[in-house]
Amino acid sequence: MRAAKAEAVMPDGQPQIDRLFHALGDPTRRAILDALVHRPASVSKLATPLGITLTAVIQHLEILENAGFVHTEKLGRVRVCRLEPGGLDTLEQWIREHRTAWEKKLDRLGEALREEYEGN
Amino acid sequence: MRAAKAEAVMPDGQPQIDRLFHALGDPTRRAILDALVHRPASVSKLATPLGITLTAVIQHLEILENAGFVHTEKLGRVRVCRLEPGGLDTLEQWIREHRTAWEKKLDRLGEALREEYEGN
DNA sequence: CAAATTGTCAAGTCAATACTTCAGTATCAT
DNA sequence: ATGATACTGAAGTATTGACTTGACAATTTG
Repeated sequence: MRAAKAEAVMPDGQPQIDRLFHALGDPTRRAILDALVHRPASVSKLATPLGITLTAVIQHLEILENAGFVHTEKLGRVRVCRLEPGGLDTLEQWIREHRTAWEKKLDRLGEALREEYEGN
Repeated sequence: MRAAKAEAVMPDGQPQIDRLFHALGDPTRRAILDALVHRPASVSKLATPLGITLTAVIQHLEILENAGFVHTEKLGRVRVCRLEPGGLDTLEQWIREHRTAWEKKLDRLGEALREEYEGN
């Protein structure tokens, strides 16, 4: 995810969308989410079945939190992690929007197949 | 996206899902998709507004193709790139599935709030 | 055919990621 | 108070990822 050279349209990327996709792009993080679907859990409870260190889990949790998928809160010496309600909403909306445009245009593909990039 | 150490449940990750999220996690690739929504395009047509080299675009296209979002085909010296119909289907399905479980469990949060990790 | 267009390949750079280890800090239990 | 638990923070390592450059190859086009 490096910054693109400045020129023309250069997408700076909606950083929130970036965070969503990036967070879900890692299998370990998806496993954490799956675990949290069943019940809230502490950092070490999450770490054990994953076979990685606490530190690594915390790092993943930070990413998941920034993406709005989980919320964590420290109770005593334990950090309790839960799913964030509505965490998937933004993502779902992104997909809905894009899917609409996507399908809409593809419908015209039959007619436009050749001419569309003839003049360009 | 490094391989996790072998132990316990270690999620190897459904590689297809990995590819989907990874592909969409980059703003440049999303910009390419947005461009292709309007019309099919050649590699250089895609490259110009992005301000990156042809080579870079080709690399992105490979990723988008592997994720099933675009299809490219070489006609003469030009590579024509189009959106792949149904490219978002798998992703949508993933979200639907997870959203269901997600919401289902969260409904019980009120009652379970404290007891759920008491015995654990 | 020669020149221009369009893309491809192999390598290399540099930053971001996914981990780790190790040395603390805060809480809880006895 | 002592020791065990549960996490935190800083720093380091190795792999991936997003680009580039530069040397080709394959089509057009004049």
